[in-house]
Amino acid sequence: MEADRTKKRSVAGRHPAVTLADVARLAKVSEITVSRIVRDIGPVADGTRQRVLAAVAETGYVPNRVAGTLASATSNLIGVIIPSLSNIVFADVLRGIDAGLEPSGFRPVIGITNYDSTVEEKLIGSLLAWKPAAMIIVGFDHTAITRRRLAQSGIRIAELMDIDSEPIDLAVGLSHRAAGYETGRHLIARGYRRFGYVGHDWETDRRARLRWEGVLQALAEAGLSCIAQALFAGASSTQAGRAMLADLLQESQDLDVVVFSNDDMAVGGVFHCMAAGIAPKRDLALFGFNGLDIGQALPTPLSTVRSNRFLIGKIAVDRILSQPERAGNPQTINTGFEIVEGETA
Amino acid sequence: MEADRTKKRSVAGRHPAVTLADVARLAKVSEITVSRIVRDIGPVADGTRQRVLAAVAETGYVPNRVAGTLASATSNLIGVIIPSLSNIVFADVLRGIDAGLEPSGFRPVIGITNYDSTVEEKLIGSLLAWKPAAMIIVGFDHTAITRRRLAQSGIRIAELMDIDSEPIDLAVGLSHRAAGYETGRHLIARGYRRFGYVGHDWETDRRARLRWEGVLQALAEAGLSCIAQALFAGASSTQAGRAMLADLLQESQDLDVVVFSNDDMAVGGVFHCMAAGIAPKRDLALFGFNGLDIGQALPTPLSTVRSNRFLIGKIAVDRILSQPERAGNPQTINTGFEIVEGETA
DNA sequence: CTGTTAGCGCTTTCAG
DNA sequence: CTGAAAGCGCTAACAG
Repeated sequence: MEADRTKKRSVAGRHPAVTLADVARLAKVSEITVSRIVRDIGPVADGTRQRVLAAVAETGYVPNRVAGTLASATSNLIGVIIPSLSNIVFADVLRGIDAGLEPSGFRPVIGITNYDSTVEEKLIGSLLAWKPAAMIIVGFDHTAITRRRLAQSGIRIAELMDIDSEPIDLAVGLSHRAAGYETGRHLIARGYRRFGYVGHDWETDRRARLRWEGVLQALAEAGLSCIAQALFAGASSTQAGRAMLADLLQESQDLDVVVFSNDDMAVGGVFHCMAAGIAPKRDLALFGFNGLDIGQALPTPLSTVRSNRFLIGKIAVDRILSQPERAGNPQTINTGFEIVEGETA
Repeated sequence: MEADRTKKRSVAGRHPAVTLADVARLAKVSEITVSRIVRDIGPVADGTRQRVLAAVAETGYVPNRVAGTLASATSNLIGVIIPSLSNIVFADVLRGIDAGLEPSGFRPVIGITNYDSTVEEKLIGSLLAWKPAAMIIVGFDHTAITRRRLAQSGIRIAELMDIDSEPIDLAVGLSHRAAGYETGRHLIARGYRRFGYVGHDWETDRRARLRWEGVLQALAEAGLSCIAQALFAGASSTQAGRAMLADLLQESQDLDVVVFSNDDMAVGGVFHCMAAGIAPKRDLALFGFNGLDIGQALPTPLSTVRSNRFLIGKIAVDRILSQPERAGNPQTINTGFEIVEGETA
């Protein structure tokens, strides 16, 4: 079965990959007919189809999407740029993206910025070079160049997680400011008055800051303010949350509730309480953000706000696939949030 | 500056993308010269370079990797197939892959199987169609078709996580059987005799089963056996671990140690103990697998085995990039594991 | 229902 | 150091 045709090296210097022409020759039809059958378009006589399909099977033909994309100027790649995979939140978004893409045959090409917009800028170039059908990116914190390139690309651009700014084309997410505000209102309604805050790096996590601003606004409207805060100079983590709460409580013992920048930090806070013999809620209320599984599995389920990360990714993809052309003006889809009562506040 | 050349629609029906020809025309050189300068190869006069670079900047030229790949038969895409993103373990591997790829300009195109080898088979086809330079995939549980396609593709194939089987080309990971065996030996050495096991779905997680087999082997060698086990019929999770440990303890109260299929499950076990007033280690020892951050952040850090997931992804990529051709015979790289003492066993 | 023709945008020879 | 010619494998746009 080893063909001894003299063709040139393939990518890996192996069997010179089977092409449409090979299949066409074997099935005694033209290339375009094979192409149509493989792509399942246009009218084709049943007999022809059988013959071609048999030839495809016999040769083990694998369509070359690179050639196809070049010829048709329509790719089935989607560029995806996320800040990090260490944070499960972005993994959830990516899951949603993949789930939305799965039935369509589109594939995500991904890039991770590590919260560095310079890296993001480079990634944009390297992903755009693959002529993706659309680009999905997290947040609004882009360099001017990034923004311009995305806008000029002409393809659909979805900016995820956040809807507190004007998107280039499409924003899908929730208002973090509103989520923070509702958190504040909720806690005030439950009688808490002496607020503390445990946060992480605001430079890289603009959304955490927006949430906290929302909380502060609610506090201000109620004539309250934040008594003490501890900010960790790095990414959020359980360890950081645990350490920061310990620090915070060392400074001020008279808090009745601590708001955390997210669930990772808050779970750390719960761990500190457990280790220090502080009863969550009775001695000190704790409140997170995201609604992660781990928080809900705690002996005392975490009080928090559920952000719908999977949905954000899924909806973005659904919209992009159903509306492959940009609309006249930027659109925003609000995926909302829900307060999760829990048992820590 | 809006050119009114009459070219055809681009992917998204926008400005007919700038091509090499456009840049060449502007710089008054041939296309190939621009190509060389953009790719930074071959000898080029400095003056020419300046002129071309200026033209590139002026036009905002973005190289088209699709055309480049077709012409050169060498892509800078790497196909990556993982079972899930819900499990942080695979997110870690993906991080390692991305970290290894980052400086090279290669980009990962990903697919998620949800532990379904039929899905995996489809993904193989759809990724191979992009003529990736290599393919990275998790484990050895592939359909015959998948295996054959990968083998025949001629490109480098890395099978990650596991080294307990013969790879198609390259395996990078650890021996889960050995990890389990060492776990068993370690626990026996610490004086534990009455073993219980809390696990999750073995069908989808062959590695968990291998680990447990390793533990059982160590037990058998010491004349011991497992007294009771509880298996969750689904993916591992903190919730599942918590519930299963509760079940297990209902059945048999006389265990002195429980081995969990992984850290997610074990953390759930710790949570159950906290809620039920069982002191980890003093009343009941708990042991996990993976060495996740969450386990180490617990009030009682989890005793477990550290698998080096990030490293597995990183090393696979490093090897693939440094050795783009398959070696004569399959190779295996052992990334090892370390027992983490912790405070729960 | 099937085929012919003409590229897609780039890179590989091979010549100058 | 630079360029001309040819073609990667496929598909759009017409025919027939």
